[in-house]
Amino acid sequence: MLESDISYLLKRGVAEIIVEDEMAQLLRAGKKLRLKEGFDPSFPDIHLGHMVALRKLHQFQERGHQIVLIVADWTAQIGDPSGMSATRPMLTLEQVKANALTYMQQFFKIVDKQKTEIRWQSEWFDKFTLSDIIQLTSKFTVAQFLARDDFSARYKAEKPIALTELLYPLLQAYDSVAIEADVEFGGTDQKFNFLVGRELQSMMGQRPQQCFMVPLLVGTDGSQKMSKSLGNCIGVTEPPEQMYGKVMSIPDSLVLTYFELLTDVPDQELGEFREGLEKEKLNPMMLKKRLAREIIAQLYDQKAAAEAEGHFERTVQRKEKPEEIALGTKSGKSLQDYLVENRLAKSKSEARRLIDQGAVYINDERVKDANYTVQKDDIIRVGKRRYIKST
RNA sequence: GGAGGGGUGCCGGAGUGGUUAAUCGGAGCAGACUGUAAAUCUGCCGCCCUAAGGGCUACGCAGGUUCGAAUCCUGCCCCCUCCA
Repeated sequence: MLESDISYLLKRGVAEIIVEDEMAQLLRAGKKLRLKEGFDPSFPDIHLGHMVALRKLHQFQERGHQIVLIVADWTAQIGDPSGMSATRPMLTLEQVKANALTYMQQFFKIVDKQKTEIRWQSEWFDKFTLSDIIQLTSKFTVAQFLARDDFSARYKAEKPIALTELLYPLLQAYDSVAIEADVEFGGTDQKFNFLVGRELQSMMGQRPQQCFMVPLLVGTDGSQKMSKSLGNCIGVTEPPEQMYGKVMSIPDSLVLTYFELLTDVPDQELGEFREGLEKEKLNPMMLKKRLAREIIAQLYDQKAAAEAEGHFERTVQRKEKPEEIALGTKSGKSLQDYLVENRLAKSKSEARRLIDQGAVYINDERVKDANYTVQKDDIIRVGKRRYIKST
Protein backbone atom coordinates (compact mmCIF):
# COMPACT_ATOMS: atom_id res chain seq x y z
CA MET A 1 0.00 0.00 0.00
CA LEU A 2 1.29 3.40 -0.96
CA GLU A 3 2.30 5.76 1.81
CA SER A 4 0.29 8.53 0.20
CA ASP A 5 -2.74 6.30 0.23
CA ILE A 6 -2.23 5.43 3.89
CA SER A 7 -1.84 9.06 4.69
CA TYR A 8 -5.07 9.88 2.88
CA LEU A 9 -6.92 7.18 4.78
CA LEU A 10 -5.60 8.32 8.11
CA LYS A 11 -5.71 12.07 7.64
CA ARG A 12 -8.53 13.18 5.42
CA GLY A 13 -11.64 13.82 7.47
CA VAL A 14 -10.29 12.15 10.58
CA ALA A 15 -10.47 13.58 14.08
CA GLU A 16 -8.34 11.15 16.04
CA ILE A 17 -6.93 7.66 15.81
CA ILE A 18 -5.85 5.67 18.83
CA VAL A 19 -3.11 4.59 18.21
CA GLU A 20 -2.28 6.18 14.89
CA ASP A 21 1.18 4.64 14.51
CA GLU A 22 -0.14 1.16 15.17
CA MET A 23 -2.89 1.75 12.68
CA ALA A 24 -0.39 2.78 10.03
CA GLN A 25 1.69 -0.29 10.79
CA LEU A 26 -1.29 -2.56 10.34
CA LEU A 27 -2.01 -1.02 6.97
CA ARG A 28 1.59 -1.31 5.84
CA ALA A 29 1.61 -4.94 6.87
CA GLY A 30 -1.24 -5.47 4.44
CA LYS A 31 -3.34 -7.46 6.85
CA LYS A 32 -7.03 -7.70 6.11
CA LEU A 33 -8.63 -5.82 8.96
CA ARG A 34 -11.97 -6.36 10.63
CA LEU A 35 -13.68 -2.98 10.85
CA LYS A 36 -16.38 -2.69 13.43
CA GLU A 37 -19.35 -0.41 12.98
CA GLY A 38 -22.25 -0.60 15.35
CA PHE A 39 -25.68 0.86 15.01
CA ASP A 40 -28.48 1.34 17.43
CA PRO A 41 -31.75 0.23 15.85
CA SER A 42 -33.80 2.69 17.85
CA PHE A 43 -32.77 5.31 15.31
CA PRO A 44 -32.78 3.67 11.90
CA ASP A 45 -32.28 6.75 9.79
CA ILE A 46 -28.90 7.70 8.44
CA HIS A 47 -28.05 11.33 7.82
CA LEU A 48 -24.99 13.08 6.49
CA GLY A 49 -23.45 13.10 9.96
CA HIS A 50 -23.31 9.32 9.93
CA MET A 51 -22.14 9.35 6.38
CA VAL A 52 -18.75 10.74 7.42
CA ALA A 53 -17.75 7.52 9.16
CA LEU A 54 -19.46 5.35 6.58
CA ARG A 55 -17.49 6.96 3.80
CA LYS A 56 -14.34 6.14 5.69
CA LEU A 57 -15.45 2.57 6.05
CA HIS A 58 -16.06 2.43 2.35
CA GLN A 59 -12.57 3.68 1.63
CA PHE A 60 -11.13 0.89 3.74
CA GLN A 61 -13.45 -1.62 2.19
CA GLU A 62 -12.29 -0.70 -1.29
CA ARG A 63 -8.79 -1.57 -0.15
CA GLY A 64 -9.77 -5.06 0.84
CA HIS A 65 -10.76 -4.75 4.46
CA GLN A 66 -13.78 -6.38 6.03
CA ILE A 67 -16.66 -4.40 7.50
CA VAL A 68 -18.56 -5.99 10.34
CA LEU A 69 -21.86 -4.28 10.97
CA ILE A 70 -23.28 -4.90 14.40
CA VAL A 71 -26.97 -4.51 14.96
CA ALA A 72 -27.05 -3.38 18.55
CA ASP A 73 -30.36 -4.88 19.45
CA TRP A 74 -29.43 -5.17 23.12
CA THR A 75 -27.88 -1.80 23.76
CA ALA A 76 -30.79 -0.22 21.92
CA GLN A 77 -32.83 -1.10 24.95
CA ILE A 78 -30.56 0.81 27.25
CA GLY A 79 -30.44 3.99 25.29
CA ASP A 80 -28.83 7.24 26.16
CA PRO A 81 -31.44 9.52 27.70
CA SER A 82 -29.46 12.67 27.21
CA GLY A 83 -30.74 15.18 29.71
CA MET A 84 -34.44 15.52 30.10
CA SER A 85 -35.68 13.37 27.27
CA ALA A 86 -38.07 10.62 28.15
CA THR A 87 -36.85 7.13 28.78
CA ARG A 88 -36.55 5.36 25.53
CA PRO A 89 -39.28 2.79 25.04
CA MET A 90 -38.17 -0.79 24.81
CA LEU A 91 -38.44 -1.93 21.25
CA THR A 92 -40.15 -5.13 20.35
CA LEU A 93 -38.25 -7.67 18.36
CA GLU A 94 -40.32 -6.87 15.28
CA GLN A 95 -39.56 -3.18 15.58
CA VAL A 96 -35.88 -3.88 15.89
CA LYS A 97 -35.97 -6.06 12.81
CA ALA A 98 -37.92 -3.51 10.82
CA ASN A 99 -35.56 -0.74 11.87
CA ALA A 100 -32.55 -2.84 11.03
CA LEU A 101 -33.92 -3.37 7.57
CA THR A 102 -34.51 0.34 7.07
CA TYR A 103 -31.06 1.11 8.35
CA MET A 104 -29.33 -1.33 6.07
CA GLN A 105 -31.06 -0.04 2.99
CA GLN A 106 -29.52 3.32 3.76
CA PHE A 107 -26.22 1.91 4.96
CA PHE A 108 -25.66 0.10 1.70
CA LYS A 109 -26.13 3.28 -0.27
CA ILE A 110 -22.67 4.13 0.96
CA VAL A 111 -20.85 0.88 1.60
CA ASP A 112 -20.65 -2.31 -0.41
CA LYS A 113 -23.10 -4.91 0.77
CA GLN A 114 -21.14 -7.80 -0.70
CA LYS A 115 -18.16 -6.99 1.45
CA THR A 116 -20.03 -6.55 4.70
CA GLU A 117 -20.63 -9.06 7.45
CA ILE A 118 -23.77 -8.47 9.49
CA ARG A 119 -23.90 -9.59 13.09
CA TRP A 120 -26.54 -9.17 15.76
CA GLN A 121 -25.66 -8.51 19.37
CA SER A 122 -28.24 -11.04 20.39
CA GLU A 123 -26.07 -13.75 18.83
CA TRP A 124 -23.87 -13.51 21.89
CA PHE A 125 -25.89 -11.60 24.48
CA ASP A 126 -28.91 -13.88 24.34
CA LYS A 127 -26.70 -16.57 25.80
CA PHE A 128 -25.40 -14.33 28.55
CA THR A 129 -26.08 -15.44 32.09
CA LEU A 130 -25.99 -13.45 35.28
CA SER A 131 -22.56 -14.81 35.99
CA ASP A 132 -21.33 -13.58 32.61
CA ILE A 133 -22.65 -10.14 33.43
CA ILE A 134 -21.00 -10.12 36.82
CA GLN A 135 -17.72 -11.17 35.30
CA LEU A 136 -17.96 -8.45 32.71
CA THR A 137 -18.86 -5.72 35.18
CA SER A 138 -16.17 -6.77 37.63
CA LYS A 139 -13.48 -5.72 35.22
CA PHE A 140 -14.08 -2.00 35.61
CA THR A 141 -14.64 0.46 38.41
CA VAL A 142 -17.19 3.17 38.93
CA ALA A 143 -14.47 5.78 39.00
CA GLN A 144 -13.29 4.69 35.56
CA PHE A 145 -16.74 5.12 34.15
CA LEU A 146 -17.43 8.38 35.87
CA ALA A 147 -14.40 9.72 34.11
CA ARG A 148 -16.37 9.78 30.91
CA ASP A 149 -17.26 13.36 29.97
CA ASP A 150 -20.92 12.82 29.71
CA PHE A 151 -21.21 10.92 32.97
CA SER A 152 -19.04 13.22 35.01
CA ALA A 153 -20.84 16.29 33.74
CA ARG A 154 -24.16 14.83 34.64
CA TYR A 155 -22.93 13.61 37.98
CA LYS A 156 -21.61 17.04 38.88
CA ALA A 157 -24.79 18.68 37.73
CA GLU A 158 -26.73 16.25 39.93
CA LYS A 159 -28.47 14.91 36.87
CA PRO A 160 -29.59 11.31 36.76
CA ILE A 161 -27.47 8.50 35.43
CA ALA A 162 -29.26 5.22 35.06
CA LEU A 163 -27.37 2.12 36.10
CA THR A 164 -28.05 0.58 32.73
CA GLU A 165 -26.31 3.49 31.10
CA LEU A 166 -23.10 2.39 32.75
CA LEU A 167 -23.67 -0.95 31.14
CA TYR A 168 -23.87 0.53 27.68
CA PRO A 169 -20.12 0.95 27.13
CA LEU A 170 -19.53 -2.50 28.55
CA LEU A 171 -21.84 -4.23 26.16
CA GLN A 172 -20.48 -2.27 23.26
CA ALA A 173 -16.98 -3.20 24.35
CA TYR A 174 -17.86 -6.84 24.51
CA ASP A 175 -19.04 -6.66 20.90
CA SER A 176 -15.46 -5.92 19.94
CA VAL A 177 -14.38 -9.08 21.72
CA ALA A 178 -17.15 -11.14 20.18
CA ILE A 179 -16.24 -10.22 16.63
CA GLU A 180 -12.52 -9.76 17.23
CA ALA A 181 -12.50 -6.25 15.86
CA ASP A 182 -9.27 -4.72 14.66
CA VAL A 183 -10.63 -1.23 14.30
CA GLU A 184 -13.78 0.44 15.53
CA PHE A 185 -15.25 3.35 13.60
CA GLY A 186 -17.40 6.21 14.76
CA GLY A 187 -17.64 9.82 15.81
CA THR A 188 -15.50 11.44 18.47
CA ASP A 189 -18.36 11.12 20.92
CA GLN A 190 -17.68 7.38 20.95
CA LYS A 191 -14.17 7.71 22.28
CA PHE A 192 -14.88 6.42 25.76
CA ASN A 193 -16.83 3.42 24.53
CA PHE A 194 -14.14 2.57 22.02
CA LEU A 195 -11.48 2.69 24.67
CA VAL A 196 -13.39 0.39 26.96
CA GLY A 197 -13.56 -2.05 24.07
CA ARG A 198 -9.85 -1.74 23.58
CA GLU A 199 -9.18 -2.43 27.22
CA LEU A 200 -11.57 -5.33 27.46
CA GLN A 201 -10.04 -7.00 24.44
CA SER A 202 -6.62 -6.81 25.91
CA MET A 203 -7.90 -8.21 29.23
CA MET A 204 -9.36 -11.09 27.33
CA GLY A 205 -6.23 -11.87 25.46
CA GLN A 206 -7.04 -10.21 22.16
CA ARG A 207 -5.08 -7.59 20.35
CA PRO A 208 -6.66 -4.26 21.33
CA GLN A 209 -8.63 -2.59 18.59
CA GLN A 210 -7.70 0.69 17.01
CA CYS A 211 -10.13 3.52 17.66
CA PHE A 212 -10.88 5.46 14.54
CA MET A 213 -12.81 8.64 15.14
CA VAL A 214 -14.21 11.08 12.63
CA PRO A 215 -15.36 14.60 13.48
CA LEU A 216 -18.98 15.20 14.32
CA LEU A 217 -20.62 16.97 11.44
CA VAL A 218 -22.26 20.26 12.31
CA GLY A 219 -25.88 20.38 11.21
CA THR A 220 -27.67 22.78 8.90
CA ASP A 221 -28.14 25.22 11.75
CA GLY A 222 -24.41 25.77 11.74
CA SER A 223 -23.90 25.36 15.45
CA GLN A 224 -24.87 21.99 16.83
CA LYS A 225 -23.95 18.52 15.74
CA MET A 226 -26.21 17.04 13.15
CA SER A 227 -28.89 14.99 14.81
CA LYS A 228 -32.42 14.05 14.14
CA SER A 229 -33.73 15.32 17.44
CA LEU A 230 -32.30 18.76 16.79
CA GLY A 231 -33.97 18.88 13.42
CA ASN A 232 -30.85 20.09 11.67
CA CYS A 233 -30.08 17.08 9.57
CA ILE A 234 -30.08 15.97 5.98
CA GLY A 235 -31.15 12.37 5.58
CA VAL A 236 -29.54 10.17 2.97
CA THR A 237 -32.92 9.06 1.64
CA GLU A 238 -34.35 12.50 1.20
CA PRO A 239 -35.32 13.33 -2.36
CA PRO A 240 -32.57 15.05 -4.36
CA GLU A 241 -34.31 18.42 -4.63
CA GLN A 242 -34.85 18.58 -0.91
CA MET A 243 -31.29 17.53 -0.24
CA TYR A 244 -30.03 20.16 -2.63
CA GLY A 245 -32.02 22.85 -0.91
CA LYS A 246 -30.84 21.83 2.52
CA VAL A 247 -27.22 21.85 1.46
CA MET A 248 -27.70 25.33 0.07
CA SER A 249 -29.09 26.40 3.41
CA ILE A 250 -26.02 25.53 5.44
CA PRO A 251 -24.10 28.58 6.62
CA ASP A 252 -21.37 29.60 4.19
CA SER A 253 -18.78 29.05 6.89
CA LEU A 254 -19.46 25.32 6.85
CA VAL A 255 -18.86 24.70 3.19
CA LEU A 256 -15.20 23.65 3.36
CA THR A 257 -15.78 21.28 6.24
CA TYR A 258 -18.58 19.64 4.34
CA PHE A 259 -16.35 19.23 1.31
CA GLU A 260 -13.67 17.64 3.41
CA LEU A 261 -15.92 15.24 5.25
CA LEU A 262 -18.48 14.36 2.64
CA THR A 263 -16.81 14.44 -0.74
CA ASP A 264 -13.77 13.10 -2.55
CA VAL A 265 -12.76 16.49 -3.87
CA PRO A 266 -8.95 16.37 -3.53
CA ASP A 267 -7.23 18.23 -0.74
CA GLN A 268 -5.40 20.40 -3.20
CA GLU A 269 -8.62 21.66 -4.67
CA LEU A 270 -9.98 22.30 -1.19
CA GLY A 271 -6.97 24.52 -0.63
CA GLU A 272 -7.89 26.51 -3.69
CA PHE A 273 -11.44 26.82 -2.41
CA ARG A 274 -10.19 28.11 0.89
CA GLU A 275 -8.02 30.70 -0.75
CA GLY A 276 -10.78 31.75 -3.12
CA LEU A 277 -13.15 32.27 -0.24
CA GLU A 278 -10.67 34.21 1.82
CA LYS A 279 -9.85 36.53 -1.05
CA GLU A 280 -13.51 36.69 -1.99
CA LYS A 281 -12.76 35.48 -5.45
CA LEU A 282 -15.18 32.62 -5.11
CA ASN A 283 -18.82 33.03 -4.38
CA PRO A 284 -19.85 30.72 -1.53
CA MET A 285 -23.06 30.06 -3.35
CA MET A 286 -21.20 28.51 -6.28
CA LEU A 287 -19.26 26.27 -3.92
CA LYS A 288 -22.37 25.16 -2.16
CA LYS A 289 -23.93 24.27 -5.47
CA ARG A 290 -20.93 22.13 -6.30
CA LEU A 291 -21.11 20.57 -2.84
CA ALA A 292 -24.76 19.75 -3.23
CA ARG A 293 -24.07 18.11 -6.60
CA GLU A 294 -21.22 16.05 -5.16
CA ILE A 295 -23.31 14.76 -2.32
CA ILE A 296 -26.35 13.93 -4.41
CA ALA A 297 -24.22 12.21 -7.02
CA GLN A 298 -22.93 9.87 -4.34
CA LEU A 299 -26.32 9.01 -2.95
CA TYR A 300 -28.17 9.02 -6.26
CA ASP A 301 -26.33 9.79 -9.49
CA GLN A 302 -25.08 12.64 -11.66
CA LYS A 303 -28.38 12.96 -13.41
CA ALA A 304 -30.34 13.40 -10.20
CA ALA A 305 -27.79 15.97 -9.07
CA ALA A 306 -28.17 17.96 -12.26
CA GLU A 307 -31.93 17.82 -12.06
CA ALA A 308 -31.97 18.94 -8.46
CA GLU A 309 -29.75 21.85 -9.41
CA GLY A 310 -32.06 22.78 -12.25
CA HIS A 311 -34.97 22.68 -9.89
CA PHE A 312 -33.19 24.90 -7.40
CA GLU A 313 -32.21 27.43 -10.03
CA ARG A 314 -35.70 27.65 -11.39
CA THR A 315 -37.69 27.78 -8.21
CA VAL A 316 -35.34 29.53 -5.84
CA GLN A 317 -32.97 31.61 -7.84
CA ARG A 318 -35.30 32.64 -10.62
CA LYS A 319 -38.42 32.21 -8.55
CA GLU A 320 -40.21 30.46 -11.36
CA LYS A 321 -43.20 28.34 -10.72
CA PRO A 322 -42.52 24.63 -10.46
CA GLU A 323 -43.28 22.51 -13.51
CA GLU A 324 -46.03 20.73 -11.72
CA ILE A 325 -48.23 22.42 -9.21
CA ALA A 326 -50.16 20.25 -6.81
CA LEU A 327 -53.90 20.47 -7.20
CA GLY A 328 -55.91 21.74 -4.29
CA THR A 329 -59.51 21.30 -3.31
CA LYS A 330 -62.53 22.84 -4.99
CA SER A 331 -62.63 26.60 -5.40
CA GLY A 332 -65.38 28.84 -4.08
CA LYS A 333 -64.18 29.16 -0.50
CA SER A 334 -62.66 32.15 1.17
CA LEU A 335 -58.91 32.37 0.83
CA GLN A 336 -58.46 31.96 4.57
CA ASP A 337 -60.43 28.74 4.70
CA TYR A 338 -58.86 27.49 1.53
CA LEU A 339 -55.36 27.74 2.96
CA VAL A 340 -56.34 25.72 5.98
CA GLU A 341 -58.20 23.16 3.92
CA ASN A 342 -55.12 22.59 1.80
CA ARG A 343 -52.76 22.55 4.74
CA LEU A 344 -50.91 25.65 3.71
CA ALA A 345 -51.75 26.92 7.17
CA LYS A 346 -52.33 25.03 10.39
CA SER A 347 -55.25 27.13 11.57
CA LYS A 348 -57.42 29.99 10.46
CA SER A 349 -55.43 32.31 12.67
CA GLU A 350 -52.24 31.26 10.97
CA ALA A 351 -53.82 31.68 7.55
CA ARG A 352 -54.90 35.17 8.46
CA ARG A 353 -51.45 36.01 9.72
CA LEU A 354 -49.86 34.82 6.53
CA ILE A 355 -52.25 36.91 4.49
CA ASP A 356 -51.66 39.97 6.68
CA GLN A 357 -47.92 39.53 6.36
CA GLY A 358 -48.17 39.58 2.60
CA ALA A 359 -47.06 36.00 2.18
CA VAL A 360 -49.93 34.94 -0.02
CA TYR A 361 -50.04 35.48 -3.74
CA ILE A 362 -52.70 34.56 -6.24
CA ASN A 363 -51.56 34.40 -9.84
CA ASP A 364 -48.47 36.37 -8.83
CA GLU A 365 -50.36 39.15 -7.16
CA ARG A 366 -50.16 39.70 -3.46
CA VAL A 367 -53.56 39.33 -1.86
CA LYS A 368 -54.29 40.98 1.45
CA ASP A 369 -57.97 40.12 1.64
CA ALA A 370 -58.65 36.99 3.67
CA ASN A 371 -62.17 36.89 2.31
CA TYR A 372 -61.16 36.75 -1.31
CA THR A 373 -63.13 33.96 -2.91
CA VAL A 374 -60.87 31.41 -4.52
CA GLN A 375 -61.61 31.00 -8.22
CA LYS A 376 -61.15 27.89 -10.26
CA ASP A 377 -57.57 27.50 -11.53
CA ASP A 378 -56.17 30.16 -9.24
CA ILE A 379 -52.51 29.57 -8.60
CA ILE A 380 -51.95 30.23 -4.95
CA ARG A 381 -48.50 30.71 -3.55
CA VAL A 382 -47.63 30.90 0.12
CA GLY A 383 -44.22 32.19 1.06
CA LYS A 384 -41.47 31.58 -1.41
CA ARG A 385 -42.13 28.11 -2.57
CA ARG A 386 -45.39 26.53 -1.61
CA TYR A 387 -47.76 26.41 -4.53
CA ILE A 388 -51.18 25.00 -5.08
CA LYS A 389 -53.69 25.25 -7.89
CA SER A 390 -57.38 25.30 -7.10
CA THR A 391 -59.83 23.09 -8.89
C1' G B 1 -36.01 5.06 56.13
C1' G B 2 -34.98 10.63 56.40
C1' A B 3 -34.34 15.58 54.10
C1' G B 4 -34.88 18.61 49.99
C1' G B 5 -35.90 20.26 44.78
C1' G B 6 -39.24 20.08 40.75
C1' G B 7 -43.52 19.21 36.96
C1' U B 8 -45.07 26.04 32.53
C1' G B 9 -46.37 26.83 25.44
C1' C B 10 -42.44 22.70 19.83
C1' C B 11 -37.71 22.76 23.11
C1' G B 12 -34.89 25.25 26.95
C1' G B 13 -36.30 28.33 30.75
C1' A B 14 -38.60 33.05 33.60
C1' G B 15 -42.69 34.14 36.43
C1' U B 16 -44.81 33.13 43.35
C1' G B 17 -52.53 36.61 43.84
C1' G B 18 -54.58 41.15 39.23
C1' U B 19 -51.91 45.96 33.00
C1' U B 20 -49.84 37.57 32.05
C1' A B 21 -51.86 34.19 26.21
C1' A B 22 -47.82 34.26 30.08
C1' U B 23 -40.26 37.90 30.19
C1' C B 24 -36.26 35.76 27.48
C1' G B 25 -33.41 32.32 24.25
C1' G B 26 -33.66 28.50 20.47
C1' A B 27 -36.52 26.26 16.67
C1' G B 28 -40.31 27.44 13.09
C1' C B 29 -42.98 30.83 9.69
C1' A B 30 -43.25 35.47 6.94
C1' G B 31 -41.36 40.16 4.99
C1' A B 32 -37.06 43.15 3.42
C1' C B 33 -32.28 42.66 1.53
C1' U B 34 -28.98 39.40 -1.28
C1' G B 35 -25.08 36.50 -7.05
C1' U B 36 -27.39 31.43 -1.77
C1' A B 37 -33.20 28.38 0.90
C1' A B 38 -25.98 31.80 3.79
C1' A B 39 -25.45 36.24 6.69
C1' U B 40 -28.14 40.56 8.33
C1' C B 41 -32.54 43.37 9.68
C1' U B 42 -37.95 43.46 10.83
C1' G B 43 -42.40 41.14 12.12
C1' C B 44 -45.27 36.85 13.52
C1' C B 45 -45.37 32.67 16.48
C1' G B 46 -52.70 28.83 21.45
C1' C B 47 -57.65 28.65 19.07
C1' C B 48 -61.99 31.32 17.13
C1' C B 49 -64.66 35.85 15.26
C1' U B 50 -63.08 40.81 13.71
C1' A B 51 -62.44 47.20 10.93
C1' A B 52 -61.02 48.57 15.70
C1' G B 53 -61.84 45.10 19.23
C1' G B 54 -63.74 40.81 21.48
C1' G B 55 -64.52 35.65 22.99
C1' C B 56 -62.71 30.83 24.44
C1' U B 57 -59.11 27.38 26.20
C1' A B 58 -54.28 27.01 28.71
C1' C B 59 -49.07 26.59 33.23
C1' G B 60 -48.85 17.59 35.97
C1' C B 61 -54.25 15.77 37.65
C1' A B 62 -58.69 16.63 40.81
C1' G B 63 -60.98 19.73 44.13
C1' G B 64 -61.02 24.30 47.27
C1' U B 65 -60.10 29.65 48.93
C1' U B 66 -60.80 34.48 46.39
C1' C B 67 -64.12 39.75 43.07
C1' G B 68 -59.65 37.53 40.66
C1' A B 69 -54.79 31.88 40.70
C1' A B 70 -49.58 29.42 36.71
C1' U B 71 -49.03 31.87 41.45
C1' C B 72 -52.41 30.36 48.04
C1' C B 73 -54.73 25.59 50.41
C1' U B 74 -56.03 20.07 50.26
C1' G B 75 -55.55 15.37 48.01
C1' C B 76 -53.43 12.51 44.13
C1' C B 77 -49.86 11.18 40.14
C1' C B 78 -44.97 11.59 38.21
C1' C B 79 -39.60 13.06 38.06
C1' C B 80 -34.90 14.26 40.37
C1' U B 81 -30.97 15.11 44.18
C1' C B 82 -28.68 14.37 48.82
C1' C B 83 -28.07 11.61 53.59
C1' A B 84 -28.50 6.59 55.55
